[in-house]
Amino acid sequence: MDTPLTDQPDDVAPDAEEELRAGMEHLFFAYRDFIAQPDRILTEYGFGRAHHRVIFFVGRYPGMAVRQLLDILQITKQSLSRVLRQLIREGYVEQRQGETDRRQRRLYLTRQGIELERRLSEDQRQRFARAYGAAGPDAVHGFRTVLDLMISGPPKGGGGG
Amino acid sequence: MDTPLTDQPDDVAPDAEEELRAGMEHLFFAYRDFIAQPDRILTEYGFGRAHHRVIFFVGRYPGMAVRQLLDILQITKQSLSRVLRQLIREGYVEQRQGETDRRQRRLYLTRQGIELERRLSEDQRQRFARAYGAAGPDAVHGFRTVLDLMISGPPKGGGGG
DNA sequence: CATATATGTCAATAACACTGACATATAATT
DNA sequence: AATTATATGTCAGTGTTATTGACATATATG
Repeated sequence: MDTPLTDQPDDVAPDAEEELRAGMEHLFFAYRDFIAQPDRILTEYGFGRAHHRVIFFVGRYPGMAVRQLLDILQITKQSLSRVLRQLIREGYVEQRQGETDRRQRRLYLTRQGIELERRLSEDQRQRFARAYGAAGPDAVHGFRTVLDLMISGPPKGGGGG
Repeated sequence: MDTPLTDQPDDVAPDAEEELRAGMEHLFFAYRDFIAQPDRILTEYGFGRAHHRVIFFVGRYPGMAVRQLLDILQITKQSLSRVLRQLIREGYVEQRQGETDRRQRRLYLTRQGIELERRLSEDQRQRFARAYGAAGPDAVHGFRTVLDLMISGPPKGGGGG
């Protein structure tokens, strides 16, 4: 803990520690602010954050199977089930039987679901667009590089390094 | 999917949209993986994510008042209260009356709290350190630039504009 | 035919958030 | 000194999202 009173490389460590902590803190803030506005919209519909996640990923990967969604969200099927049932019942998501594997229920957004997805992600897209635009391409590239390096590999590969 | 065979600025839009969506998706993944390991540790203590947030911020800003913590976490005092009470009762956090303003209860980690903080953030620090190291200083700078631009200004300043 | 996978459902439980109401101590203002 | 505002705490009730465990059905694969 005592920093030597020299110019040796050792005295870099505390700053590095501070830089890591600052990064962790700001990731928290960014995520907190990233989900604040969608959260507000969701309450209008009686939906929660989990509904948004489903809407987002089904919108991004139409025809996704339930199994894939479970792997991405990393929640139990019981948790997903209630959310998905609600979204289907209220007409935001629809299921079609898989063609090659008929056990699968492939998921798609309805027109209503697409509208909701747009509404929910509007602030988030703007937030990203604003930040990307202000930061410039090099910063964006760095952002994506670091972000991708922080994501754990697939569980098969070792579950998070 | 089809990129027009022109050099007009129009053909930037779909890619930009995809870039935004990919960024949103990867922010989700990064955050999901960022909190996975601490979440596991917390269950050993009967604690949840909220306890971790308190431990993190009190550790980073010793002597923080409850009010500041509420502003940072953006939860109600009733929610914070239960978590804080638990952490104090079990000896991870202690309160001292503010010197200038004696209404305040300033918060500090106990030795036990510091240990827990280290344990909880170990994987997160490593994750950041690994990503930062692999990405290099320029990428890190870009990461921090974009991240900071995505954080909403303080509520007094307009609450997210 | 046995086994595995994909999905769904029922029941009970917990963490974490919420709103509303009320109380106390202290500070700041008039 | 009295009023008002701030900082904090607490009680009660509620809701969303998650959990585990158990069980059921349809389909695929060996």
